[in-house]
Amino acid sequence: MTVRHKPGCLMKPISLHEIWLGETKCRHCAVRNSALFAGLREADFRHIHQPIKDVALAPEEALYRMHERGGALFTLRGGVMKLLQYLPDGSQRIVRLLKDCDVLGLEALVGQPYQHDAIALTDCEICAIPVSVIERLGREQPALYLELMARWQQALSEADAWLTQFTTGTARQRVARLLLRLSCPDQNHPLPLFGREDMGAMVGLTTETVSRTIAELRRQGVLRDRGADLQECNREMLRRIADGED
Amino acid sequence: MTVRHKPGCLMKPISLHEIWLGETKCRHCAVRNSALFAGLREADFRHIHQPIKDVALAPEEALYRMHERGGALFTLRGGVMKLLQYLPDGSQRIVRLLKDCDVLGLEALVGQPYQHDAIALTDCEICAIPVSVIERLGREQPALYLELMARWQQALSEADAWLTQFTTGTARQRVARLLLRLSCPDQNHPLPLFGREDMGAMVGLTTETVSRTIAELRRQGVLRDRGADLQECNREMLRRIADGED
DNA sequence: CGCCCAGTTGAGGACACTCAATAGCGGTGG
DNA sequence: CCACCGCTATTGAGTGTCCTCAACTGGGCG
Repeated sequence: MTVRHKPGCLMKPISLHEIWLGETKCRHCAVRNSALFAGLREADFRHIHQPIKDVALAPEEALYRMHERGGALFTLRGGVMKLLQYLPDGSQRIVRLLKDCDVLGLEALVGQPYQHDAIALTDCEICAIPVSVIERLGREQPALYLELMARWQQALSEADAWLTQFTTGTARQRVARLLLRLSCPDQNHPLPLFGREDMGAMVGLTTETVSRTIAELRRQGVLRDRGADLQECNREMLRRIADGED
Repeated sequence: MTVRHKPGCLMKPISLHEIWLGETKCRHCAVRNSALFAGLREADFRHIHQPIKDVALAPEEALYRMHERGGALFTLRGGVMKLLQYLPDGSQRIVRLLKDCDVLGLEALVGQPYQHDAIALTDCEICAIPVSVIERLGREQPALYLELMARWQQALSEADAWLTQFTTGTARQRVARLLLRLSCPDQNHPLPLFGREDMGAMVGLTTETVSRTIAELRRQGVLRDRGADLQECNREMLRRIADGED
């Protein structure tokens, strides 16, 4: 059983279900193969003698806050989280989204305080991995560093993609690009939309403009309402709009 | 003596002055202490048996191009470079600037092709370090990984800062923030401005808007012309403008 | 039932973009 | 030495997009 806690209080939660990686859950974790420890041999898990904490978050709850100094990094086992930064005037900007198997809080590994507010958009399940565990494992399994560097590179690619895709072009183009990125790439799956406010913070538009834009896409048949915030979208049309051909 | 070459032909330059790190230059490199190999002990340099190439670029020349697969990463010993990405419509966006002691092309370390066009803004001096060198060094000196991760984190912080600072607010605010970032933080140093086009590509504005904005800042005494593209700037006023108090 | 919050829609205006003309500067060649 | 060219920066006028402010709608929940 995991613990649900209030925003901003993760680093000292009242009581967390502590799990010893070497003995129980993580060894059989569903995402183990695609997550951080993929590639580690069974024997390597023996070397972990630190508690790996299991955390659950409800929407709007914070995993950590900017400038906090935490001794852990995190893997997201399920759900979607947003990373926030703030402008001098107080307005906020979403600089990245994280989903299954993504890693948060890597900056802890190099001794830096967290650079964002990390906040759940949906229900989330998270593993908190103390930095000391990584350091110990890394000493005997340098392959782990390769994996970590790959994670960093992935985050960097994401950041660059956001910069080029969500900060240029018309409102119509940006929203189309966002919908493409949110929608499942493999099929025309129903698509859960986040709040208009969050969408605006992702693409640098006001909630009104996002709302208007989505309404127009619906009117033109690019999006079709499926109830419960689900949308069916025409990815082909979205792609054309995203590229400015329309 | 270093070699100057045409844009886009770095990966197979005609003839490069090859330098063996273990024996000559890098061991006494001026930036060694603040660059990638800071922290390595003298003995560690013995383990390098691969050529480290020395490259010089003139403005507008490319170090590498997007999607190229290169076996090297780079440290910038002097000068300023830009990292470019492109939009579907062909317009380009500068996603980062690099200066003394910064590292480029880290993605080569995890086997990925380069993610940007890397182009010199000024005359640049660069060391090209084969990935194999890093791998060998890292095997015996895990501390190198810490340094590499710190570099990655720095790049990521930069990327996030660009996203929040240069893609929001009025043209006046963005240009002010850019000038603040370009100007030497310690003093009211003369400031070399890049071309308006490049500035526009950094902050997501057209050259005309950048030009108008800078002209207005001059009229208001925030910038003063010093000839030869040098500007004296009032950092205090810029800071107020950047924060929207104006 | 009525409150509250999120989303939608409308009207008006500000800001930055587009297109176009002009100015300034350095280089080249007659 | 001057005329000419090419390039960049500057400035202007007009337009379009998006923001602001405001009213209205509808669902969830006490």
